[in-house]
Amino acid sequence: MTDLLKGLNPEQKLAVTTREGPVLVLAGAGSGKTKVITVRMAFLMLWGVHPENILAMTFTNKAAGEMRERVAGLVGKDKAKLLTVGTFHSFCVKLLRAHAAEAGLAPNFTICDSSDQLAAVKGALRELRIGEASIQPSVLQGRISLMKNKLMSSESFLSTAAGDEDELVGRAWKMYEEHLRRARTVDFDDLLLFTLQLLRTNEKVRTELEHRFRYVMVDEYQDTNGPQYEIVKLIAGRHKNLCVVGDDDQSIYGWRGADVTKILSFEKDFRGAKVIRLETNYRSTAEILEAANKVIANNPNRHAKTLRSALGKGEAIVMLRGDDEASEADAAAKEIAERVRLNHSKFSDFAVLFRTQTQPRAFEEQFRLRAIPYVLIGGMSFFDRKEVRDVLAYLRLANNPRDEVSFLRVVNCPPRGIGKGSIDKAVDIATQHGISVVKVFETPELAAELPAATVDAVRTFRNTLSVFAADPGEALVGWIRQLLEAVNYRGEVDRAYPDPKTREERWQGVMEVLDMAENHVRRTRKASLATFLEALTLDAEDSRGDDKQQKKDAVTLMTLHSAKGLEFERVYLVGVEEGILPHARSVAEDTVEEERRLMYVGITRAKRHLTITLTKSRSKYGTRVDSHPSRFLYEMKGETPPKDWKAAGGAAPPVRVEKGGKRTRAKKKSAKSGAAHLPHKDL
DNA sequence: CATGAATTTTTTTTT
DNA sequence: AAAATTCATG
Repeated sequence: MTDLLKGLNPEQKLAVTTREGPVLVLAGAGSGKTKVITVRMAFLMLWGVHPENILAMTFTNKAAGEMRERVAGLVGKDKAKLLTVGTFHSFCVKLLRAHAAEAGLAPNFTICDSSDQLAAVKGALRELRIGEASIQPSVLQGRISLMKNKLMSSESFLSTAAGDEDELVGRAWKMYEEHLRRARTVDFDDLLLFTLQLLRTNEKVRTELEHRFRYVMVDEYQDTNGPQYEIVKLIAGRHKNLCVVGDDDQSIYGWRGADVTKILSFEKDFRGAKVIRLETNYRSTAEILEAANKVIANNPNRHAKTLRSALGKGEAIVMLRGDDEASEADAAAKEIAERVRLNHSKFSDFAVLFRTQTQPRAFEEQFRLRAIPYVLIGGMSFFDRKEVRDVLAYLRLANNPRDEVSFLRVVNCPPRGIGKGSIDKAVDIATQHGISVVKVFETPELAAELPAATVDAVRTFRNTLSVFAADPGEALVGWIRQLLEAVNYRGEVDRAYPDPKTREERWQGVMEVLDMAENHVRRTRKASLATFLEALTLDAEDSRGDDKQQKKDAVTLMTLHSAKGLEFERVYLVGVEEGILPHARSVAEDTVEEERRLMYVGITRAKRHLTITLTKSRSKYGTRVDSHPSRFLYEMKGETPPKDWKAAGGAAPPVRVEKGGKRTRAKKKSAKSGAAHLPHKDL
């Protein structure tokens, strides 16, 4: 038992051994937060707590997996298997599946991802005859989601709506809910809200959870939003054996309703809470931490903390300034290739971290030119590919014939002679009667109003699909093959992409879905179509990126948001310019503090070495725009940006520009002039 | 109805 | 620059 505590510092030990009552662990970046949680779980078990009585909530599936694995390393696989470790969302899905009726949901409810959500929002607007000119669907989607995450209901919003725009939003919101209900689907936010509602109204379920989960832990507590907080309170509020771990300096999900004040007011919400601070950083060198500390010190509202490095001073931070994004990427690629060639590092030691999803493109190109292996994490690009979305829509439709969004998506793909006109008409009729489009085709009187040819084509289509009404269970892969065969999806790919090369690429996407299905069946006990679809929507990210990343030695490319919680030997923090980091929109919306935390997260991912890069100009919407060094670069050096630093020809950047050397150029395009190079302090 | 051309819009971050 | 959407033609 004492072995477990070996290698923990006094604060960590305290966090691990405080068994009863509320505990808040304020854990700075790299201070051994995950270690504390995992050892704590192991310690509880050695104390005689049954693993089934322990619940740990994480923010991502990846974090959940890692946590379980690490606990398994301490107490053995068999015990670790009995723990409940997962994201709020996956926890909620399980609970809602088990109590669908009590929660007011259909037994086969599906979860819609954000593009389905967007489609539903558009449907709602169309139904209300609100032109997309008056409000942008994606904006509306964001507003609805944000309000839900702030625990507002459409009713209460409408009743307090002030102004035409709010009223419009409120009405659209209600219609959106109606759409989801008709399609028997819920969005991500609903998973939390329905769970909350269930726990509030159903005492039996609530007491069951209270009794089962005697010890509750929440990771990344600073990212907890309203509904999540309430759920935790309902489960752990009685026994109060709640340990939350987080860092207010790493709160980067405010735009999603995360509420930093929750971590600041924990002591008030849970009386007598023990507060433990972890400020020794075991991850990064002093050079890196000094930069991080300096930047974050500019945030006024925070629990003051200063990270102390347990490691030495280390290498100086390096800055590179390229002429444009190609040169920026090329400079990084060149360095990486060189280090690996000299055997100083391997590719997987490196990560390139960026703010927005447009940035990785240039890096992908340059990495390809130099044959540097890389994995692009997130980006959702795979699931955004048309053919993948089509296949998924087919699967969803088979799983839930009322899934309107999926129905509309594939009803004429491949073309079946069902035109847009007829579909619009059908949607109209559905609207008038307050029923789903699918239902219109099921009701002969209503279908009679549509062109006979269309009705016929839809009937044929549905007959084809009806063969696949039953969930195939573990025979999933063959079943999907047959389904694709039956609707002649291969034919659609051939038709839509005459160029054999792109055709092959597209088909590859379809095959990848099959691969994923196979993996799913292999890894999941009682796999089925339903579990597969759920896994796809809930852990879209890690179900693929993950094993790829492990499989090969490759550079990691990802957003700052997805980098949280991870660490790399050598980090390239890229595009550190005004307008990108901080993002222009954050500047406009006055949320620069959160951007600063993002910068802080980025810096503190690096263990031994950090390179910050930027450009002199980059193309935006297709035209070139001058770029300016981020204010955070000045802050990092303890300076404030000069007034005119963004004016053309304004102040010199806070980095000394050395005339950089030779450039390799594969072909096309300018040999770029030297990327600026600057050691921060001397080595 | 389907196809391809012309146009418009797009860029925050994610479970 | 690329993608999405609308328009015009067969």
